[in-house]
Amino acid sequence: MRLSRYFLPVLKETPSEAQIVSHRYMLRAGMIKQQAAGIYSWLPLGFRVLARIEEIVHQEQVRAGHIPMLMPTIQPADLWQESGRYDAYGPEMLRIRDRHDRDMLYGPTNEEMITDIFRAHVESYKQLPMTLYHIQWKFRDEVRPRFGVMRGREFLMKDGYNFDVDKDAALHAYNRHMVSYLRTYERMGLKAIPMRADSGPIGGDDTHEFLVLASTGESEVFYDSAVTDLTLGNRAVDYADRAAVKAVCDEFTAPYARTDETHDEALFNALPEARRKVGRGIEVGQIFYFGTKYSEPMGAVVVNDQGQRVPVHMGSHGIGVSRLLGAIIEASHDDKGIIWPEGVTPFHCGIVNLKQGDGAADAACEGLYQALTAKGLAPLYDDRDERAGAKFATMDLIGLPWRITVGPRGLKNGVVELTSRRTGESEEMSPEAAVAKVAEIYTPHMAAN
RNA sequence: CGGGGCGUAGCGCAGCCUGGUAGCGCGGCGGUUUUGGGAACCGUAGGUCGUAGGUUCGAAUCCUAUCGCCCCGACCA
Repeated sequence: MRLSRYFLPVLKETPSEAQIVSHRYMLRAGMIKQQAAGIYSWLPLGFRVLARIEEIVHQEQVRAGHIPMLMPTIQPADLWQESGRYDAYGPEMLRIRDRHDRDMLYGPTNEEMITDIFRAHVESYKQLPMTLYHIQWKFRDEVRPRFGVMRGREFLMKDGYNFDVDKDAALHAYNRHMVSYLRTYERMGLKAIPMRADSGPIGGDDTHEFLVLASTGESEVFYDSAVTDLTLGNRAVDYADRAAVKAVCDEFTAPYARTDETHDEALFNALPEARRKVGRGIEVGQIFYFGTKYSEPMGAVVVNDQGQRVPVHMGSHGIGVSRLLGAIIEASHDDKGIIWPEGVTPFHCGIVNLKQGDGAADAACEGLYQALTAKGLAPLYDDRDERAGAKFATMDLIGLPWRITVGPRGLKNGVVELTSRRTGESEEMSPEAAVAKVAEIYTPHMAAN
């Protein structure tokens, strides 16, 4: 993309409504525009990151054997009357009446609808296990939306639902989700810790939420410092292997890690003092096993291998896709702007032309642009007729992890400069070497697809 | 939903107390000189002062109502 042809309305000054860093940078980097309290338009740059995050979520869900689909945002009220949640949900649910006076609602979640779909088409245990998911906009009419996309009323969420013949199978689905979530967050450059949680209005017995440590987080968290050393890395996990999947879950849930809701002072104090950590976290996902809570009242039953009709065991699992943008920025920024992890960056590499209109510099930038594109990478070429300082400031603000700087001075020696946004370190090399280096950096991220 | 604050140009703000020609900075547009970390100068466009009533000869300013937004708390992906 050539910046002169793009729509990137960056702001020098911070809009007054933004308090926390991710909100400020998202506004300043021209990623979002607020339309009402807790409701945002996604401008091109923000949209690219959102799409990238969505893509990673899809890839990891499909890898775990889960099946993508799409349910509507607007739902009929009768499904919710059937489960009993129409009255239970309260004013957080946006209720709508259509022209025929039918009661509708803007879905805050989809347990009822997915159960309705399941019961209409699945009758035998032979069709199980099955996990269906979608990534769709939700609306929860929060009393007090805040922190930009971190607590919006409208938000994009991945929600998945597993259907299994018995509890053991459903718990395997639970574990499978835990592992797939760990991998998802790692690919986004995040350290997300699974913590035992409260089930809230969704109900159920087993539930973990995933928290990203950040001082601006909304939840107070208590954890064993050992948990932050754990990484999934590149290890291959066979999602069909119950024992292998459970082993990973056991590893990640063994160290003490809880939110204030479930915190157990006695257990926590049993840890060596040096390992006791108290901090704040941003919740970026939650998984639940809730058994037959919905399948029983809604009649989602299958015939098991004994010929008996049994309600299916279910769980649900959510990732706050739009919230993740905020969480990633909270976890990865400095005083100049955002620092995108390679996995989610909107553009792989920035190209800064220090002297637009200089024949050699223009040609070198064009060459880099073509070469990077040919490698399957998406460069952002700042070809505006701006001074160097303005271009650097823009690049730093929008946070592309790598920048190639091209100027007449370096070109005389046949070199350009490759700079890491994270460390600020620069290295001079030939344009060809810079392209090769950037391509190499992104190889693992492209391969992960 | 309780408490607090704010709505004036695209963005950040002053003006309001003490009513009398609506301002400043950034940004935009045109130009000149510049050009390796948000350049300088000149010129120029842009606002029914959130909305509706009221008081007044006259309201951004005073009064009333209303809408919107932000912050703290209680609640939530």
